[in-house]
Amino acid sequence: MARPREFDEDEVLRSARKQFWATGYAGTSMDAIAAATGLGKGSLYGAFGDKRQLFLRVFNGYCTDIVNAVTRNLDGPDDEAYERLCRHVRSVAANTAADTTHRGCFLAKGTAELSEFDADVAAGSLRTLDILQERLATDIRGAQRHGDIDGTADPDELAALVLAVLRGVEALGKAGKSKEDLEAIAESAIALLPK
Amino acid sequence: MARPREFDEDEVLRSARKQFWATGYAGTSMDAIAAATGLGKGSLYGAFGDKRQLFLRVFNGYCTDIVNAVTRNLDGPDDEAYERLCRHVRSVAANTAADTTHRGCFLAKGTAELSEFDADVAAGSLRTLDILQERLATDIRGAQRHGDIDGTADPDELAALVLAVLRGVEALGKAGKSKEDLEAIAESAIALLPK
DNA sequence: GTCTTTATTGACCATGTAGTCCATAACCTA
DNA sequence: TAGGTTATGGACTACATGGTCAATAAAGAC
Repeated sequence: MARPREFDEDEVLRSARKQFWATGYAGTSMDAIAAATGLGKGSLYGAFGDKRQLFLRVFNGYCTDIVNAVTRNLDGPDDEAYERLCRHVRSVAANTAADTTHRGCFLAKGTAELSEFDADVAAGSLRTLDILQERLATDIRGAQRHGDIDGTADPDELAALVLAVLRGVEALGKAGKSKEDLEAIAESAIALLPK
Repeated sequence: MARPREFDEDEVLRSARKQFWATGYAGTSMDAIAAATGLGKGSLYGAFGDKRQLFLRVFNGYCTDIVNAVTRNLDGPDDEAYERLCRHVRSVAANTAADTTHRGCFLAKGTAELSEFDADVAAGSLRTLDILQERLATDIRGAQRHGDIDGTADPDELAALVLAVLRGVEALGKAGKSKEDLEAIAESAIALLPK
């Protein structure tokens, strides 16, 4: 049998994520990744292929994590669906505002840098946003069944609008908009939902 | 007297913008800029300093252009303020959808890549968004005076929300959301404005 | 203990990078 | 026409970059 790996793959991917997140794809050297993870370059290339494949692993892992987190936030019974939605919108604004170093969302950063010329990044980011929108739509349908949101509204269109607001909040937070502004946006969005 | 420049500065900045827009800051080499602009590297460095200074010129120029375009879109008499707002929201969605190569917004891309570690980029992008929000607020105040938008609503908060939706539309478009989705978001946002 | 297989390390390579330098060119003034 | 000044082009430098390679190490199978 073969020699076993000395590193934990998830741990390496976490370090690599931190690095790509901070300095982007083009701005991150494999030497920097090697330093951040503590691996030699041979191990790095042996385990993950090349720079692009490693980035895709990291990027897709991040997408999975977001989807899981949002699913956890929005999953539950109909009678609390509206409350979950409000809480989620508020928590995105609060988390964005709490990110005082403005590192932002890695999905947004990776998409901005690469989606135009990398079909895999583009597909991953679209897929992720579609799933997020579907989670929102499912929750909204629950709130409609319970009578907390206007039952005549199209839940998919409402979900798309909420998703747009949430991505907008992230974009504005990245640019440095104040905590008060971001939280006011969240409140306005909630207030305008059709009851 | 000295030898005059053989290039048009605005033209060079336009070419450099195209290049930085496509491949980002870190992903763009000065050789690529030289090739794109047709300038020798000596002229490039002589005229613009170094890579970062050139990027800032390009970035700030783009910000100015956006502000001017939005100001043109939203400026006018009160009795058409609401219509201008709707048209603007629809045109952002339509333009984003029409960008089939998903090059997106250079302000968003530059901010995503650099604002965390470059104070000048951060300041430029925040300033730009604040001005855009103010243009929206001014228009909304006009629509309120004319009775097309609920006069009890806070125009600044409404403007911030609309700005968030617009930045969200750009983010979703970049990720590949369909024309239909983007236009539906624009319509939903308009429909939910308090009358 | 030997063998097969895979992991590790870091030197190494070819190429790309930001930025400099200098010989030369172009222009205006005197 | 000579001189002062700035622009041009591209060779050049020092270093960073993505990626490879070969020697060595570690583990279980037999």
